[in-house]
Amino acid sequence: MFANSILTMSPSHRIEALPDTFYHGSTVAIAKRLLGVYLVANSATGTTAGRIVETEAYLSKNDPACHAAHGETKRNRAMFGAPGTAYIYLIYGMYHCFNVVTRPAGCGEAVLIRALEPVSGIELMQKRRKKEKLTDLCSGPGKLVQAQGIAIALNGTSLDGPKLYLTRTLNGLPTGKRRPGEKIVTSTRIGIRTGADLPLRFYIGSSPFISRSISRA
DNA sequence: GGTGGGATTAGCT
DNA sequence: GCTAATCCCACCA
Repeated sequence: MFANSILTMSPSHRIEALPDTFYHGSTVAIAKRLLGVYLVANSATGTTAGRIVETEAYLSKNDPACHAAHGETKRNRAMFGAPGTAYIYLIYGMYHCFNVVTRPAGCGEAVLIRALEPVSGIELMQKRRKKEKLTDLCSGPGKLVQAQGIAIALNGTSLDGPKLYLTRTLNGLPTGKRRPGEKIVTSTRIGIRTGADLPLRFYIGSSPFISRSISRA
C-alpha cells in the first residue's frame, strides 16, 4: 500500500518545496491554491504526510479575527515573517494550530490549515491520535497538528526544511493540486467570534476529510 | 499583578 | 448540545 512507502524512502530523498512563486498573489488566492498541496512532517518517530483539503485565510486589514489585527506580539511574531514561514500557536491551552505565512515580512497575513487527507504514515498518525478511522486523524486544526507530530518548536521556521515542508511532489503520488472534478467551496470561518461573516474558509467540497464543524455558510 | 477570552477537541447527555 | 481541560497574552488596575 502506497501509504507506507514513504516510510521506507531513502534518507537522501530531495525535498521539492514549493517555489517562491507559489506565494505570489493575495492570501485568499494562496488559501485556495494550498488545497491539494502535501504537508510532510518528519520526526524521530517517523514520517507522515497529508493532502490539504481545508483552509482559512486571515488578513491584515479589516479582519478582527486575525491574530495580527492588534500588531506584532511575542506570540504572533512568526506571522510577520516571510512567505512560507510556519506560524504555530497554542489554542485553549491544549491544542496547537498550524498556519502558513503568506505575505511579505511585516504584513501579518496567514492561512490556517484546518484539515488534511491522510496519505502517508497512517499507522503513526493513528498511534498519535489514538484513533483508527482515517476521518478522525486530521479533520480539524488541532487534530492534524497532533497527527503530524508538529512541534511548537517549528514555529517561525521556513516550510522547506527537513522536519516540515509543503510540496506538490511526493513519492509517486499524484501532483499536489486540486484534481479534476474537485470544486472549491467557500464559507465563513469556524469558531471565531469577530469577523465571523467573512467568506474566508475554503475546502474541497467532495472531500470526506474536512473538519466536521458546522459550516455556517 | 490579576483576569478573561480564544482560529479546539473529546466525551457525556 | 454542553462543558471541561488548560495557557499565552492583552488589557486594566
